[in-house]
Amino acid sequence: MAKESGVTARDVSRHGAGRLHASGLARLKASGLRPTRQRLELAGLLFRGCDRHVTAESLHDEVTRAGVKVSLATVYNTLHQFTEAGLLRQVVVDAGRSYFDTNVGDHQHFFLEEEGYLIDIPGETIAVSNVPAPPEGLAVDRVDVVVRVKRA
Amino acid sequence: MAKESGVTARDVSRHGAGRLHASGLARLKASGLRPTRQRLELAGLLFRGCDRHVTAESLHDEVTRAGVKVSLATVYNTLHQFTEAGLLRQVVVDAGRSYFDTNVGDHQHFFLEEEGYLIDIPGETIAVSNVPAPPEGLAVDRVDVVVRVKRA
DNA sequence: ATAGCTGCAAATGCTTTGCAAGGCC
DNA sequence: GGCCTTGCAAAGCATTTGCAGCTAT
Repeated sequence: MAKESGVTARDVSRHGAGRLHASGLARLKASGLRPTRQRLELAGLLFRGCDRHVTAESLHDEVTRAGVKVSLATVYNTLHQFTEAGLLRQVVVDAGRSYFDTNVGDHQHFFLEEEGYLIDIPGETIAVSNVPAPPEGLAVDRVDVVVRVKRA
Repeated sequence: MAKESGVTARDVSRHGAGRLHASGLARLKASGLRPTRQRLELAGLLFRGCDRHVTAESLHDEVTRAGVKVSLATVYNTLHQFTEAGLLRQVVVDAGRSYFDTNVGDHQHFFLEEEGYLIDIPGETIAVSNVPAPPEGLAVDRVDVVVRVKRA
């Protein structure tokens, strides 16, 4: 029950504490992405200090509610650019809806299907053993674990 | 390299051997689904004896090539009905594309992203350990493992 | 015969491109 | 100032409903 607060704590320490608004700018520059107004705004929302799981739509709602005008398409483009730059990780849990995770480290997820809600599981926690060798000519790229949970 | 043929063998034994065209009818009746021409045709293609991974589009292509006229929407509907009836399992590996698996037993998957190709991993093979307790009020429903592989 | 379910056309909603405007060097 | 880039409108694609028709009883 106190387990998931451990996840959060881990990530706060990984990002450093507090408001890292500058971090958005730094991240963009380091990635060779131009620090446009929209990107800075989105980065500011995403990398505020703790891990976040967003969909294009949820992030668009958020940035709109913050009073900034950004089109949904731009949010999509930006999310993909951030992902390509290694700032985000795309999480596939639901066909027909893309989730993006600000925690790009090795970890897995709980997924509450009914509400479309993700919770991190630290990478060191879960262990997947006895993964068979992939068929000839193929190499393992990544192992994704999704623990689907329901309201009890 | 011979590993995946093991998977197939497992399923042949689970389904019984040879052409089980009748199996489609039996499955439909057991599920309370009316044995319509389209359903029988699709069931015939799906439950021929070995495990299959299909998308709505691939199955539609297949049934069309077989000379049967079925609309893509019907294929979607049928796949979902079969899934609800427990005859199929939906596999989420790719945002924006749904895969369906005729193997409804406990198992996991290799996924070759570049080609959209799935390979079964028997359930007894892989072990996931140390899954933390889900947050309060939630219960684990299923643990999905996707081993993403690439051409070496 | 008929009651209900099925199957498809049209619609829906998420996501991706084409082009005009904008920003950095 | 120039060139590449961005940001959004409009289009694209997989998927889902509403109604006419058919099927098993």
